[in-house]
Amino acid sequence: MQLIQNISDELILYGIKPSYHRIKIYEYIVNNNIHPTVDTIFKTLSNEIPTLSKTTVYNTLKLFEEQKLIKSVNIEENEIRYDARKNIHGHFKCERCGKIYDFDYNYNDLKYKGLEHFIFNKTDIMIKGICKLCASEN
Amino acid sequence: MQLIQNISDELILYGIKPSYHRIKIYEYIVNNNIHPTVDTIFKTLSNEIPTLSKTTVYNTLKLFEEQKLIKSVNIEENEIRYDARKNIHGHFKCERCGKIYDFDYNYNDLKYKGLEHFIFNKTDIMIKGICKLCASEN
DNA sequence: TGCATAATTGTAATGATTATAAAATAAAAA
DNA sequence: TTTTTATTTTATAATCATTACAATTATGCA
Ligand SMILES: [Mn+2]
Ligand SMILES: [Mn+2]
Ligand SMILES: [Zn+2]
Ligand SMILES: [Zn+2]
Repeated sequence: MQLIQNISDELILYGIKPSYHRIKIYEYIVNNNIHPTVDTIFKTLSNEIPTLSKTTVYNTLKLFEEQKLIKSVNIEENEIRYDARKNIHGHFKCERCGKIYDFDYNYNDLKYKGLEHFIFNKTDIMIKGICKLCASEN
Repeated sequence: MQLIQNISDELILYGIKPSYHRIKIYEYIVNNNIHPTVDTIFKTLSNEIPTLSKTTVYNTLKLFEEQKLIKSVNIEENEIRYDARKNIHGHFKCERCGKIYDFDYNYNDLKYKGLEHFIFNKTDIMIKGICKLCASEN
């Protein structure tokens, strides 16, 4: 569990005014490293904040991403997921159990051909398949 | 321009019965390497086939992907694009002009940590940024 | 306190995709 | 060729995540 103070400071560091809702939403994403959807965030926090609006969740996540506090993970066609981890990593989605795994890779060795003088803003490696657990269950 | 015969044969090779619509749709994707959306495919082919239904385009693309004839490219949050190129390659989306570029990379050197015994079905490298052309325009 | 600004809310609109059932076409059987 | 059956295509409605918008509430400051 992270202290409210740290969460608030981090928002400020990224140029975001730390309102109560924003703190709660960012805190949730940081403490629950499950790449949640808007709906998951909304439903979970609604218990604690009954007046919370889904529009606020959308607006807040959009603001967070613009300010580069979080990243959206576009591994599913039909919904956007969110990630607060700042280190470079890829995502694996198990097509059987639905879980999304983080993984590291040797990005320094990765060489792109034909993208000289292109400006990179966001790089994603997305893999779909069957996770170790599901694969062992046969 | 590819011959109808080749297109038809390739569909059969992938276990797809080559109906007129299916041939036209696959032919379009192969001959127009622009990662088209469903809407682009539908609108373009509608000129030639006025009775074409958008549902048919959806159904056909779904069938093609299930049979591994084509791949869906999920680089945009709000729409799916389609690609008939079979070689391994990544995608770059220019955030200014919207164009999607193919690029090659040294996939043999890519090492994933923590995915031992995971089964891979589909791997995608997606990059967003500004393309060379747009970057030079300042 | 009163005013300006920012944040939040609720509802409606959008738009891509999917579901469904009917119609058209093709293939198989008689 | 006719009849029957299976496949493909179509049109329309439903779904659902996201966005637009305008009203309301909260915050900061003179
Ligand atoms: Mn992650
Ligand atoms: Mn491509
Ligand atoms: Zn699994
Ligand atoms: Zn560009």
